[in-house]
Amino acid sequence: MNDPTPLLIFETLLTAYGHQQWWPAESPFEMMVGAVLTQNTNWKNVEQAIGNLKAANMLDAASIVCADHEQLAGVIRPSGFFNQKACRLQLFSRFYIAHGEISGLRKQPMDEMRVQLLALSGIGPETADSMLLYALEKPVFVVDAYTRRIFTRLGLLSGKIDYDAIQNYFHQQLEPQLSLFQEYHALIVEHAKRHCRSKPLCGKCPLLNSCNYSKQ
DNA sequence: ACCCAGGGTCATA
DNA sequence: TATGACCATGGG
Repeated sequence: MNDPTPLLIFETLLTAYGHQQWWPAESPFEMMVGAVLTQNTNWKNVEQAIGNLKAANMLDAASIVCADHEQLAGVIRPSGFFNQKACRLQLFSRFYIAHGEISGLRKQPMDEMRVQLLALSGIGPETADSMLLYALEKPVFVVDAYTRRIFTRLGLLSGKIDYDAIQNYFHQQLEPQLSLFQEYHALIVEHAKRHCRSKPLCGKCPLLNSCNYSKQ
Protein backbone atom coordinates (compact mmCIF):
# COMPACT_ATOMS: atom_id res chain seq x y z
CA MET A 1 0.00 0.00 0.00
CA ASN A 2 1.16 3.56 -0.67
CA ASP A 3 2.00 5.94 2.10
CA PRO A 4 -1.15 7.45 3.52
CA THR A 5 -1.50 11.19 3.07
CA PRO A 6 -2.23 13.56 5.94
CA LEU A 7 -5.65 14.14 4.39
CA LEU A 8 -6.40 10.43 4.37
CA ILE A 9 -5.37 10.12 8.00
CA PHE A 10 -7.67 13.01 8.79
CA GLU A 11 -10.60 11.32 7.10
CA THR A 12 -9.87 8.08 8.87
CA LEU A 13 -9.85 9.77 12.25
CA LEU A 14 -12.98 11.77 11.46
CA THR A 15 -14.84 8.63 10.45
CA ALA A 16 -13.68 6.82 13.57
CA TYR A 17 -14.38 9.54 16.13
CA GLY A 18 -16.76 11.98 14.48
CA HIS A 19 -16.80 15.74 14.66
CA GLN A 20 -15.09 17.10 17.77
CA GLN A 21 -16.28 20.31 19.28
CA TRP A 22 -13.14 22.18 19.97
CA TRP A 23 -11.77 24.08 21.79
CA PRO A 24 -13.97 23.56 24.89
CA ALA A 25 -14.31 27.10 26.21
CA GLU A 26 -17.05 29.68 26.60
CA SER A 27 -15.01 32.57 25.24
CA PRO A 28 -11.82 33.22 23.29
CA PHE A 29 -10.11 34.55 26.40
CA GLU A 30 -11.03 31.42 28.33
CA MET A 31 -9.60 29.40 25.47
CA MET A 32 -6.28 31.20 25.68
CA VAL A 33 -6.12 30.83 29.43
CA GLY A 34 -6.76 27.13 28.96
CA ALA A 35 -3.93 26.92 26.45
CA VAL A 36 -1.47 28.11 29.08
CA LEU A 37 -2.95 26.05 31.89
CA THR A 38 -2.86 22.80 29.93
CA GLN A 39 0.87 22.92 29.27
CA ASN A 40 2.14 19.46 30.14
CA THR A 41 -0.96 18.94 32.26
CA ASN A 42 -4.00 16.72 32.12
CA TRP A 43 -7.09 18.54 30.88
CA LYS A 44 -9.12 17.37 33.88
CA ASN A 45 -6.85 19.42 36.12
CA VAL A 46 -7.27 22.41 33.86
CA GLU A 47 -11.04 22.18 34.09
CA GLN A 48 -10.80 22.47 37.84
CA ALA A 49 -8.51 25.47 37.62
CA ILE A 50 -10.83 27.20 35.16
CA GLY A 51 -13.79 26.37 37.36
CA ASN A 52 -11.97 28.01 40.25
CA LEU A 53 -11.29 31.10 38.16
CA LYS A 54 -14.97 31.37 37.26
CA ALA A 55 -16.06 30.83 40.84
CA ALA A 56 -13.70 33.59 41.93
CA ASN A 57 -15.02 35.78 39.12
CA MET A 58 -11.47 36.12 37.81
CA LEU A 59 -11.76 34.77 34.29
CA ASP A 60 -11.08 38.03 32.51
CA ALA A 61 -7.88 39.82 31.62
CA ALA A 62 -8.31 42.77 33.98
CA SER A 63 -8.95 40.57 37.01
CA ILE A 64 -5.94 38.41 36.26
CA VAL A 65 -3.66 41.40 35.79
CA CYS A 66 -4.80 43.01 39.03
CA ALA A 67 -4.80 39.85 41.09
CA ASP A 68 -2.25 39.18 43.76
CA HIS A 69 0.23 36.56 42.61
CA GLU A 70 -0.35 34.31 45.61
CA GLN A 71 -4.08 34.45 45.18
CA LEU A 72 -3.96 33.69 41.46
CA ALA A 73 -1.53 30.84 42.00
CA GLY A 74 -3.83 29.43 44.66
CA VAL A 75 -6.85 29.56 42.37
CA ILE A 76 -5.15 27.75 39.49
CA ARG A 77 -3.37 25.31 41.79
CA PRO A 78 -5.00 22.12 40.41
CA SER A 79 -3.43 22.72 37.01
CA GLY A 80 0.08 22.25 38.39
CA PHE A 81 3.13 24.47 37.84
CA PHE A 82 0.92 27.11 39.40
CA ASN A 83 3.64 29.64 40.21
CA GLN A 84 4.94 29.67 36.65
CA LYS A 85 1.48 29.65 35.18
CA ALA A 86 0.30 32.53 37.36
CA CYS A 87 3.16 34.64 35.99
CA ARG A 88 2.44 33.49 32.45
CA LEU A 89 -1.24 34.34 32.72
CA GLN A 90 -0.53 37.81 34.07
CA LEU A 91 2.03 38.47 31.37
CA PHE A 92 -0.32 37.27 28.67
CA SER A 93 -3.33 39.15 30.09
CA ARG A 94 -1.37 42.39 30.08
CA PHE A 95 -0.50 41.73 26.44
CA TYR A 96 -4.13 40.87 25.69
CA ILE A 97 -5.38 44.20 27.06
CA ALA A 98 -2.58 46.22 25.49
CA HIS A 99 -3.45 44.83 22.05
CA GLY A 100 -7.16 45.59 22.14
CA GLU A 101 -8.47 42.33 23.52
CA ILE A 102 -9.87 39.72 21.15
CA SER A 103 -10.97 42.07 18.36
CA GLY A 104 -7.61 43.81 18.39
CA LEU A 105 -5.71 40.55 18.28
CA ARG A 106 -7.82 39.19 15.43
CA LYS A 107 -7.02 42.16 13.24
CA GLN A 108 -3.32 41.40 13.23
CA PRO A 109 -1.81 39.33 10.43
CA MET A 110 -1.19 35.76 11.46
CA ASP A 111 2.61 35.75 11.12
CA GLU A 112 3.03 38.97 13.06
CA MET A 113 0.74 37.78 15.79
CA ARG A 114 2.62 34.52 16.07
CA VAL A 115 5.94 36.31 16.51
CA GLN A 116 4.47 38.54 19.20
CA LEU A 117 2.93 35.65 21.10
CA LEU A 118 6.20 33.74 20.97
CA ALA A 119 7.99 36.76 22.38
CA LEU A 120 6.01 36.36 25.60
CA SER A 121 7.77 34.28 28.19
CA GLY A 122 5.76 31.14 28.78
CA ILE A 123 4.22 30.93 25.34
CA GLY A 124 6.01 28.51 23.04
CA PRO A 125 5.08 27.29 19.57
CA GLU A 126 2.29 24.92 20.53
CA THR A 127 0.58 27.34 22.89
CA ALA A 128 0.88 30.18 20.39
CA ASP A 129 -0.49 28.09 17.54
CA SER A 130 -3.37 26.79 19.64
CA MET A 131 -4.33 30.36 20.42
CA LEU A 132 -4.02 31.39 16.79
CA LEU A 133 -6.11 28.47 15.62
CA TYR A 134 -8.92 28.37 18.16
CA ALA A 135 -9.18 31.90 19.55
CA LEU A 136 -7.89 34.07 16.72
CA GLU A 137 -9.27 31.78 14.01
CA LYS A 138 -6.15 31.61 11.89
CA PRO A 139 -5.49 28.46 9.84
CA VAL A 140 -2.29 27.20 11.48
CA PHE A 141 -1.55 23.56 12.11
CA VAL A 142 -0.91 22.79 15.78
CA VAL A 143 1.85 20.27 16.37
CA ASP A 144 1.85 18.40 19.64
CA ALA A 145 3.66 15.38 21.04
CA TYR A 146 0.94 13.08 19.69
CA THR A 147 1.25 14.45 16.19
CA ARG A 148 4.94 13.73 16.22
CA ARG A 149 4.42 10.23 17.62
CA ILE A 150 1.64 9.21 15.29
CA PHE A 151 3.23 10.44 12.09
CA THR A 152 6.61 9.08 13.01
CA ARG A 153 5.03 5.68 13.49
CA LEU A 154 3.29 6.00 10.18
CA GLY A 155 6.70 6.54 8.64
CA LEU A 156 5.78 10.00 7.35
CA LEU A 157 8.11 11.95 9.64
CA SER A 158 11.64 11.23 10.72
CA GLY A 159 12.51 11.27 14.39
CA LYS A 160 14.92 14.16 14.28
CA ILE A 161 12.78 17.08 13.19
CA ASP A 162 11.77 20.22 15.02
CA TYR A 163 8.41 21.89 15.56
CA ASP A 164 8.53 24.26 12.61
CA ALA A 165 9.63 21.57 10.20
CA ILE A 166 6.71 19.37 11.20
CA GLN A 167 4.34 22.28 10.86
CA ASN A 168 5.72 23.10 7.41
CA TYR A 169 5.08 19.54 6.35
CA PHE A 170 1.39 19.81 7.19
CA HIS A 171 1.11 23.28 5.70
CA GLN A 172 2.44 21.91 2.44
CA GLN A 173 0.25 18.83 2.47
CA LEU A 174 -3.08 20.43 3.41
CA GLU A 175 -5.22 23.30 2.25
CA PRO A 176 -5.04 26.11 4.81
CA GLN A 177 -8.63 25.83 5.88
CA LEU A 178 -9.60 26.90 9.38
CA SER A 179 -12.15 24.19 10.05
CA LEU A 180 -9.81 21.49 8.76
CA PHE A 181 -6.97 22.50 11.05
CA GLN A 182 -9.26 22.97 14.03
CA GLU A 183 -10.78 19.55 13.52
CA TYR A 184 -7.49 17.83 12.79
CA HIS A 185 -5.76 18.80 16.00
CA ALA A 186 -8.86 17.93 18.02
CA LEU A 187 -9.03 14.50 16.39
CA ILE A 188 -5.39 13.80 17.12
CA VAL A 189 -5.89 14.58 20.79
CA GLU A 190 -9.04 12.47 20.87
CA HIS A 191 -7.19 9.62 19.22
CA ALA A 192 -4.41 9.83 21.77
CA LYS A 193 -6.88 9.76 24.62
CA ARG A 194 -8.43 6.56 23.38
CA HIS A 195 -5.34 4.78 22.15
CA CYS A 196 -1.63 4.57 22.36
CA ARG A 197 -1.10 6.53 25.55
CA SER A 198 0.99 4.07 27.42
CA LYS A 199 0.53 1.20 25.01
CA PRO A 200 1.84 1.74 21.48
CA LEU A 201 -0.65 -0.46 19.67
CA CYS A 202 -4.09 -1.69 20.42
CA GLY A 203 -6.06 -3.82 18.03
CA LYS A 204 -8.86 -1.34 17.56
CA CYS A 205 -6.64 1.50 16.42
CA PRO A 206 -8.34 2.97 13.34
CA LEU A 207 -4.95 3.76 11.85
CA LEU A 208 -3.92 0.10 11.73
CA ASN A 209 -5.31 -0.11 8.22
CA SER A 210 -3.13 2.76 7.14
CA CYS A 211 -0.15 0.71 6.10
CA ASN A 212 3.08 0.92 8.05
CA TYR A 213 1.56 1.73 11.39
CA SER A 214 3.76 -0.03 13.90
CA LYS A 215 7.22 0.53 12.63
CA GLN A 216 9.27 2.25 15.30
C1' DA B 1 5.96 3.72 44.26
C1' DC B 2 6.13 5.01 39.46
C1' DC B 3 4.38 7.13 35.10
C1' DC B 4 1.99 10.32 32.54
C1' DA B 5 -0.49 14.61 31.11
C1' DG B 6 -3.49 18.92 25.15
C1' DG B 7 4.94 22.52 27.20
C1' DG B 8 8.31 25.93 28.03
C1' DT B 9 12.48 28.05 30.04
C1' DC B 10 16.95 28.22 31.56
C1' DA B 11 21.74 26.61 32.61
C1' DT B 12 25.36 24.06 31.06
C1' DA B 13 28.85 21.90 27.63
C1' DT C 1 22.66 23.19 19.14
C1' DA C 2 21.58 19.89 22.15
C1' DT C 3 20.55 17.56 26.27
C1' DG C 4 19.03 17.91 31.33
C1' DA C 5 16.81 19.98 35.35
C1' DC C 6 13.01 22.16 36.75
C1' DC C 7 8.28 23.47 37.35
C1' DA C 8 3.71 20.50 40.56
C1' DT C 9 -0.97 18.62 40.53
C1' DG C 10 -4.12 14.57 40.13
C1' DG C 11 -5.25 10.03 38.16
C1' DG C 12 -3.97 5.38 36.55
